[in-house]
Amino acid sequence: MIRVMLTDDQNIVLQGIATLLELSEQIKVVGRAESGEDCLAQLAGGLRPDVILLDIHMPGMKGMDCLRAIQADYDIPVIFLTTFDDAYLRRQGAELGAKGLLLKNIALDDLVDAITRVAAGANLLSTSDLPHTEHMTPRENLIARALAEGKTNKEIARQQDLSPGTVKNYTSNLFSKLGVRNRAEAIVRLKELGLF
Amino acid sequence: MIRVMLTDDQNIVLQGIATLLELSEQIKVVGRAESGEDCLAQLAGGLRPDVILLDIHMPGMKGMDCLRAIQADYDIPVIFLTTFDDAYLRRQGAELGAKGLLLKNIALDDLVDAITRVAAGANLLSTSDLPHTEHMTPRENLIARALAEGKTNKEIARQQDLSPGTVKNYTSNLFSKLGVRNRAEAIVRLKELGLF
DNA sequence: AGACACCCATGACAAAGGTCACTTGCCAAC
DNA sequence: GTTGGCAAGTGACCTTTGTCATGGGTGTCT
Repeated sequence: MIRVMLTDDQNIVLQGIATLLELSEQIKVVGRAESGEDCLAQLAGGLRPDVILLDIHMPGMKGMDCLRAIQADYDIPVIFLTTFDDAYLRRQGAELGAKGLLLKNIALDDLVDAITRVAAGANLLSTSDLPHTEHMTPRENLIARALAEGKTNKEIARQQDLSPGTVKNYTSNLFSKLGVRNRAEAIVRLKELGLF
Repeated sequence: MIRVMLTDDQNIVLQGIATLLELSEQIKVVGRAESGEDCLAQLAGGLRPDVILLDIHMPGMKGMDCLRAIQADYDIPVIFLTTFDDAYLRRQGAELGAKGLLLKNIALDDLVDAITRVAAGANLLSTSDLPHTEHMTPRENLIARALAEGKTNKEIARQQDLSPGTVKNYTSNLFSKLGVRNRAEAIVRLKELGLF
């Protein structure tokens, strides 16, 4: 019996997936969190699932942030759940140590299968066969977050105590890393990825 | 027994909610669609549920578009499912004739309750008590859609055979209706609303 | 020490975005 | 049949955005 923890901000989705998973004989849902923060709190409270299923796109703490925090303190394999597949997410997830990335429109059987394999120690998200996508530096990450909130360069500069020109350089770099032409496309892309 | 049709692009969510709903004694899920187009196709094929649950935010045809199409050809009450509550969505939905707007983190009991009441003829989304939010003209709608895809004014102008100056006027109007200052914020807002 | 990656900054320039005032044409309501 | 609203357009004007070249500073790894 594999003990699974679920994290998803949408209650109905959370309960739905939990109900589905419990229909299978091999899985027991031992934890249900409604946010990244909630997930960490339950782990801090002593909960020790065999596998954690983590939604990438949540208000507040994002899946990637939560994964980082989990990796820092525990040795529990994490599988991401997301709406859109994407090379960028796969690489980002793989580099942070996620063991799998599954689409929300996966069939139940495949989901159970993936959980079983990861619980047994498999890594479904190896970096080796992934196409190269440049990843963001910490600073770029901050800039990207502000960008994804619709902030102007001037505002970002004030907020992060940089000169406006410097911010322009960062956003410009971001655009090429994301493969987009301008701020508008960057926002669309970042939202699409569910990163912010 | 209330016959419900579900439409959601995420299979696992679709199956999850369906499983949950069927746990209640009063509801039977008679249709499951993975897109707005699929939903319309099943209706065209003769399916006649008592109530339709419709996700707002889907790739391809959006919930609002699908509602319009349903309203045009059938007399079946529609309830929206969405991630974020929002005055703008409520009004838009109400004006198009939706009978309810529910959050995806609603508790199961409340969901069943809402479905039951709407099936009995109730309208949970009356325009009367809503705050006024300006709604978009058809043309603004087209512009907003292109905007939300990250297109530049010039591209929109070409695409819709307008002059670039005119597009600027439309986007500018849109910004004030949406209560935002610029294109970046507009995109964030539109994504937030799940409109595009 | 040298190479490298990251971080920060500047200035110049071109392109895109945004606001405003004003005009035209259409249609519908009074 | 005039009034008024709305879609569409124009041009002027200013701000913001994006690119590029270029410069320094730090820390790390070999």
